[in-house]
Amino acid sequence: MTANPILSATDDGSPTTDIYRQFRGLIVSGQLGANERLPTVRQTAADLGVAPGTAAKAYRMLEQDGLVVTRTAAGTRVAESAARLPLTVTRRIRELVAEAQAAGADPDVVIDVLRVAWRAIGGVTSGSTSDEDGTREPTR
Amino acid sequence: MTANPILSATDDGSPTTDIYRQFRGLIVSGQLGANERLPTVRQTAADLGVAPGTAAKAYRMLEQDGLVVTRTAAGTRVAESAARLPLTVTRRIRELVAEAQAAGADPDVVIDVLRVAWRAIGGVTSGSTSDEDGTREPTR
DNA sequence: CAAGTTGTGATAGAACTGTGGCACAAGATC
DNA sequence: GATCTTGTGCCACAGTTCTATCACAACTTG
Repeated sequence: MTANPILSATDDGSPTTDIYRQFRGLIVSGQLGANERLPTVRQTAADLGVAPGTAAKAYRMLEQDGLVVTRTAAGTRVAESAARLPLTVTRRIRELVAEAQAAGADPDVVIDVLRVAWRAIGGVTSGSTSDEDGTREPTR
Repeated sequence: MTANPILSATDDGSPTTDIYRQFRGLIVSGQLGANERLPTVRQTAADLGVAPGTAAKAYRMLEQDGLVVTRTAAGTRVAESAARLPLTVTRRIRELVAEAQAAGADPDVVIDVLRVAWRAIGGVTSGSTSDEDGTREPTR
């Protein structure tokens, strides 16, 4: 058991946010396909060494974003209508990661620069760990 | 005064980390050039609506990373030897941001995917808000 | 040299969030 | 239909972090 801890322990922000973000990344990038099932709340909690309630909270956030569908005893699965990042963007991300890793950069630093660049271009910055999702809605 | 709040209020993580990261992004990306001076601790604190002590803490973290040099009454300036992200990486970041914004994506989501991609390729993930810096050290 | 500027340090109080463990509800499975 | 699985809700407790304010030390500037 616990052979495939989909998530890895990171210490960005709070446990709840951490779990939420990791799954969001997996889903939005398509690495966790539609209808694919995520570990149970307890499993995830155990994997990351957090309290079950904390993992549960993260799952709720995911559902609120429409990224997953949770039916009570069937577990939580990736929603079919889960928003995904356009492939063009995903590819650019991969390119960036490759280049950054080759340069021996730290992910956090890259992210900081990304944030700065984002604001420099768009204007609107951030602050959306809560409600919005911002990825493209597939004209349902 | 307070005409140019270099930083903008975000709510990622804690205030201290927030300030730290924003400046790190500005410096590492070169948007804040060497020897350029950052706002006073009190100014930054006021801009973001936090306690002075909190801003000071962030400044210390920056200095610990060798990103800034702080002399007691002369203020805090960007260190000449401040590590910078290779231009190739910076450019890729800009391209990514442009594409992502065009797609109407949310920065946080993009970042989540970036993190996932990073782990998928490199293996080592994160957890370095504290000590390491990871950017390229100019063979001091 | 005198005055202003700026980062540091300490302190007490408050607010937030996660922890643990438990029972419960709802649906799946055989 | 009985049992197992799985997400939810609740609670008091603990830990960390931020606030708010003060005085201090050190260096710059006129």
